[in-house]
Amino acid sequence: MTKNQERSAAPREGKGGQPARRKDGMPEGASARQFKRRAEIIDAAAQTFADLGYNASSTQNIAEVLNLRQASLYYYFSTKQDALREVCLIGVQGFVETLEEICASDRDWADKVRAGIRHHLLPLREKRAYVKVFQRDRHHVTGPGRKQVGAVTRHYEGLWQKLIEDGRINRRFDSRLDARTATLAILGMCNAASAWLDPEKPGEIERVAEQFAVIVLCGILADSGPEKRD
Amino acid sequence: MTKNQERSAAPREGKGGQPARRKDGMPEGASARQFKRRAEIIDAAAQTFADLGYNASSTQNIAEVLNLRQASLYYYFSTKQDALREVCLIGVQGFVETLEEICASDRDWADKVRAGIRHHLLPLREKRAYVKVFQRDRHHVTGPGRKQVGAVTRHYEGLWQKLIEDGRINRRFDSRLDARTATLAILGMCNAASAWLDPEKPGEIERVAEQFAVIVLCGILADSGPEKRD
DNA sequence: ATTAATTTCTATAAAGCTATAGAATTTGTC
DNA sequence: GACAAATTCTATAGCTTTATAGAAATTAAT
Repeated sequence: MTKNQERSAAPREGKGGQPARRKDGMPEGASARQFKRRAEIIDAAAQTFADLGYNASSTQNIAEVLNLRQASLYYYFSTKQDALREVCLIGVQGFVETLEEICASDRDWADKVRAGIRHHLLPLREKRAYVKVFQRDRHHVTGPGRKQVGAVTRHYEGLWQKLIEDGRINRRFDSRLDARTATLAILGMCNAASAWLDPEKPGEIERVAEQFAVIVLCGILADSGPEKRD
Repeated sequence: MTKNQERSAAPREGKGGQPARRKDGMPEGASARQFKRRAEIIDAAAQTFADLGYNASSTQNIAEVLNLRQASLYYYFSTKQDALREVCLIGVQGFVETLEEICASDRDWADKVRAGIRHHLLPLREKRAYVKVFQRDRHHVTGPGRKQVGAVTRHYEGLWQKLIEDGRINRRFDSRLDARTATLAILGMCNAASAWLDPEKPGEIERVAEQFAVIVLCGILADSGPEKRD
């Protein structure tokens, strides 16, 4: 059923070289070619995790995407868990830095929020699978990576919360707001988009970002003065 | 490590009765006791799925919650998949009906949205695990249940979308809004709450619902006339 | 072309998981 | 307390999955 699964199963004649196991995160001297191939492997993992979810993805599934044998994957990562960790870290990469820059800029608070939303969605264009996996499956990261992922997440949420809180203190945002709740509201809204937004569709990300910004900043109510009422 | 895992492992003397397999959804004559016990089993499944995720949950995990042997679960459901389907269906139960009533009422559109948000969060109080599993793991339902779950979901989203769209057409909601996008924004925001909201904390659900309503209806901006600007 | 390094393959161990079969035990009823 | 029904248990088949070992094939460099 799957395409190129035809490979000669019989042993062939030939010479062998020395195995040269390396594993792990491709330490020091990795050629550009190695590096690129590894990226392809991780990309397939991200794709598979994004489609099926981490726990429903088998290493077999990943291998099929690459037209590789399941065991061959272990030349590039040492455990499936490691692949998840790496996918997740790529998934968050840049979020913190970008939001920090936005917060540090001299824009108005409303503009910061608008930019924050925009830049939360923009990465979907280049690395949707990674972002999706981070957002949905990061809780399945175990071991040392867990703390790392958790720390980044908390830092990012903290930046948002400070942004909202500062805006509120400076009377630019509604005084009724609880900064943490508002933060989680905004992030919940934005994160959900990775599940339904089509990043291929031109202009779609920008459109959705703008819609979100309108809702978050102004709400859905028409700014009706004392006008029509039926 | 786990508590009562001590049970005599040696065969004991005694008489046997006839086995009376039944499986499936407890068809016709199920006593109140049967019914209640089955609810406990499904509840443990919901709890486990909610904590670990469907695919990371083994039937062993579920059994441990109940202090039961893994195989004994199959007296109550015939496959793990069936358990998921049931948990999900309980998880959505009531959502459609409640929102339909709200939409049919003669409230103002803003009030309908406010009530919609409130009643989206309220079920977390009584069946958080079920709701959480529905929201996060419904995509893992396969077989006949898949269509069922999908249909309910689409119906619910459709109701929201119609609510927003009608409000917009009647100039009560912002004319810039795309109803579908706004719907997914609101639902994304509300659904995320099942991951962090603590339903035990008294008043918390109501508080969060109100915060969400403020954001969705009015936005986070203070309704600043031409006031202070630093 | 030979040689060394890299990459992929085959084969398989070890573990975990779902689901079934049938025995044993418990519960409810008269 | 004897009988029948309901519930749980033990044991295990059968399958899937992760991960390892070492052979084979491919690629790169001289």
